[in-house]
Amino acid sequence: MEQIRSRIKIKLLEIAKKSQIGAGDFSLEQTQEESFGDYSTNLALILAHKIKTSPKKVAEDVVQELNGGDYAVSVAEPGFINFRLSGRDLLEKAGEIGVMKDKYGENKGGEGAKINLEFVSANPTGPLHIGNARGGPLGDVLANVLLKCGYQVTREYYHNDLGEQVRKLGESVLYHVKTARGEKAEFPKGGYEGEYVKELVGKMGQCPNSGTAPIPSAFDLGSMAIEYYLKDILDVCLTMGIKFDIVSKESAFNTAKVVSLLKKEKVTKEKDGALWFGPKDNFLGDRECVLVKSDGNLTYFANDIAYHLDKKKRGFDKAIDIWGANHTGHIPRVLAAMTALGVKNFLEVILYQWVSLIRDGREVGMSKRKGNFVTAREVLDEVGKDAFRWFFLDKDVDSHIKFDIDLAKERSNKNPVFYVQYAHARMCSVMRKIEGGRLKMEDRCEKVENRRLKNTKKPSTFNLKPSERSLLRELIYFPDIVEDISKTYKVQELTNYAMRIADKFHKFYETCPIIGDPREKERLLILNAGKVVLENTLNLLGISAPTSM
RNA sequence: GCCCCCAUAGCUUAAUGGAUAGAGCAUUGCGUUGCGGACGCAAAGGUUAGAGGUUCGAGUCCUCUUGGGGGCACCA
Repeated sequence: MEQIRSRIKIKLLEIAKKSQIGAGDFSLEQTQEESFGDYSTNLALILAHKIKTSPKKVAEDVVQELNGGDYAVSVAEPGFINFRLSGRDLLEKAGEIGVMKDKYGENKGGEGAKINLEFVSANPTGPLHIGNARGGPLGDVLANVLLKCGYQVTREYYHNDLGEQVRKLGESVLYHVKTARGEKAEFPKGGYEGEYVKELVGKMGQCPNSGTAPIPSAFDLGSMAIEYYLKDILDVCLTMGIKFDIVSKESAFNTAKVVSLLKKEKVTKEKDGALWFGPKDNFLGDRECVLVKSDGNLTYFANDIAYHLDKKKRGFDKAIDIWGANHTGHIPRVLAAMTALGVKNFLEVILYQWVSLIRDGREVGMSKRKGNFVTAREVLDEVGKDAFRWFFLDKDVDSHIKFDIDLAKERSNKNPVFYVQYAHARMCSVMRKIEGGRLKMEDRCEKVENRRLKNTKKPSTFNLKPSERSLLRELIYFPDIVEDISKTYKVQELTNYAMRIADKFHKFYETCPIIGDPREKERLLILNAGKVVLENTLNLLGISAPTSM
């Protein structure tokens, strides 16, 4: 199905080009107020500015040129041009939506480009906490949207199985193992203090806490511990509805080779026995950073360069990483290093702001090392997958989330997600009554679409009630929303959209009897289209669409 | 000190530079001889932190101020 918005846009572009105005210079967007119409453009305002004429007059001229389209065009102060679809068109669209089902909203904009989408990638030094979990639903939904837009998407998880933190964790575990055996031990400096480390000793089957078997080294214990947590984190992700296509290990990349490449590019220097990345004439300025430590070990930074180069080598056209705000400073470094090696415009980073948690009216700290954090699993168990995902998807990545866990628990049945799901359950309930009784839904839609809409000459039966019209109008925006998110990555548009659909549906339901009404067929068409769109939206969000509640 | 992000209704928050700043929760009052009342209708609640600037037009862009979060490791 051709997108209505694209069709209008093409016409507008023809007009714009005459005055050397490009597609990016004017907008064509959904109207905020239904009374204005369904789509709106500021083209006349832009044109007027350029040719120094009154916007209103320009708008009127543009409208003349637009004549003949299958929508009503009007001009509004100070010079907006509004497009309004007829009830007949809207109903026709509803029919198409009913036929397209889960294909509705797809577009080919991605042209099969391969995208590597990496998210969550938490340090495996403890359970996934609520802050790190934010990237999960975010990445998962973005992947869904990109797939719907014709991209090939790989969901990737990066496992940090190397480095100082793993060593510290190993030493902390060793301390607890020794203590459990009654041996004297000293808690390592800067070790992981959380109670969960002690519990881990019991959970790790292979980790002996009694008997005579030799105690593994701190290194081996560290390796066992992070394997345990990797499994644990991936398992929590599954509970969130997230499945990764691939897990990449930090230890698997040839960082030494990348370091020598950087040396060859003369963007490194030795200082204090370490090797630093410090390109001259670079915006990084004095913010140089270590690639190889003085003890010969590679830094996370160096490994990360190798890792991202590997993504390029694997044939991806673009890599999108979703990181927490604590990685802010890491971005320019990695980008600079990749640029130095000739890889540009490849990596994009989506940074999300931190989640803080309120419990018993107080903010809970979020240090993994201190162990005073709230786990994702804990919250998931309390509020459920659907509400959990909704909660993280509902907000702009740039906004800090303050999550009062007691409040969420207490009012979980009043969460907006239930409002949306209830709308779906209601739709299904009417469907059941129809299908249980007489014709199948599909038959009815086909009939209405084929006979009544396409061959009717009298449009009088298409005078829609306001509640019918506003629901239908909302439904035609779905492809636009999906396309927009593939460009802006603002997934919260989807939750907002789901709310609007539910809202418009409930109003429709309230004012328009369906079964047995003289206009039953049209109403069923609307109902069915609404159900298809709501299901598609919830599918993208990874939130279940219950048929009853 | 330097860099990044944020500040919108009592609370949580939405709004590719557009028209009367939208929701949910909480508060108040109404509505089922109808297919799900987990609903609908209505009321109340805002000088978009403050001050300047840019322009046809600013919550959105620029500058400054105030207040919060994050970063500035031979951690990841």
